[in-house]
Amino acid sequence: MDEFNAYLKKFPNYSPAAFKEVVPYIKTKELAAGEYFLQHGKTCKQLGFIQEGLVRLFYLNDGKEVTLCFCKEKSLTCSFRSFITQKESDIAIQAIEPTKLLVLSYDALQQLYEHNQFWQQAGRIAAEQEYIITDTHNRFIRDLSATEKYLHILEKESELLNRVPLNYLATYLQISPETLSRIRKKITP
Amino acid sequence: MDEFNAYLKKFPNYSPAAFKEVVPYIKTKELAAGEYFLQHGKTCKQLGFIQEGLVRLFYLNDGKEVTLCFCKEKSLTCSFRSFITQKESDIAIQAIEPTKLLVLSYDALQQLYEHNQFWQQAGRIAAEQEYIITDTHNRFIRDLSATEKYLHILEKESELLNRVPLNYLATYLQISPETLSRIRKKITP
DNA sequence: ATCCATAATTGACCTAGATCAATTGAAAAG
DNA sequence: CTTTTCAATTGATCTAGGTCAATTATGGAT
Repeated sequence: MDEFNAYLKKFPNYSPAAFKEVVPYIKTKELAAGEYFLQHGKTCKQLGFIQEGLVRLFYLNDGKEVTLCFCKEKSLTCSFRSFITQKESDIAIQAIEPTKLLVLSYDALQQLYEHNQFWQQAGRIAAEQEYIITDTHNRFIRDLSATEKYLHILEKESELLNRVPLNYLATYLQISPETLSRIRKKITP
Repeated sequence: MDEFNAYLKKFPNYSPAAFKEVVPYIKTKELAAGEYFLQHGKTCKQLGFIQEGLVRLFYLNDGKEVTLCFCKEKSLTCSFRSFITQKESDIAIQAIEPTKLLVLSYDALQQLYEHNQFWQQAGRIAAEQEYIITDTHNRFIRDLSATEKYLHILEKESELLNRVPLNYLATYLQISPETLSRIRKKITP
């Protein structure tokens, strides 16, 4: 719970009262590796804050998995589009490691938005951040070659290499596992 | 001005008072075709509402133009990342047609956010919408073949074909002008 | 109308990365 | 320890779309 409080402190106009207000709405959830926080086709009714563990967000394009992001401890996770619109999600969220979450329902969050200026503002800022993160990843996927993408991971997100199997990493980089394997061979012979 | 008021009415908790509050901050701007609303490397300090005309957002990747979107009348335009962060934009905004805009400064918007719950909420919802629009476009670019992308434009955004030169359309679809030309030939022989 | 500049098309060729098909490796279950 | 299963690697081949170079349209200016 302390981690979530620390997370909230980073938003402007934070006050302990704002944290107190959310506490009664919070539940917890645990997932084993491989279990789903959200299934394809379901509506994302819960916002998750990861206390421990690692999940991935992915969808299927023409039968092939595309991993959009990995979310680790001390960050939020949800299918943002489905959560916003409260419509069915084509994105699933699956635990890669055993994962402990705090969860806040969509309805609870709307309550907070209505009654509290801090939460309304935090919602706006979180949406803006989500935009920037997604946009950054999309540019990364679009504009770099397969090798450049892998080198970027090596330099900036090398933690992933320890925590994520290579076939998932390949779907994250939008390259085939074979290509990833060949790049790795070339770079670390 | 009426169009902008109509635009605002679509947000929840709209009131004429909320519109009155923004009016004093609004300025107008006109661009000839080819002129820039925002140059590469400048910070986006203005949010634009297009009354008339059409602009495109684009950046340069390795010397090649990538068009992210076209914005037409009755919609907002800005380099969202630069506007949010108030840092330099690598995206430029250029008028394709002669364009008339209403503009609202970043500072004015922050004032509105502070003093008014409607504007804070509208800001959140606009950020959420921007996320969805961008995400939809990115999926479109990533997951479809060159031909599928063109067919989609034909069916869903055929207006673009009349208003946008084909070489810009190609950079929007992330394909070369030559490929676009060949696809068009194949489809409409 | 004629000229010019830019947009669009066409043809020939190339390449990054995908796909398909084995093979090898490594870790979990008995 | 051995078996099973799934992850990773390797080799051979294929292909969508890019690149380069040349024409051909097309719409403004003169």
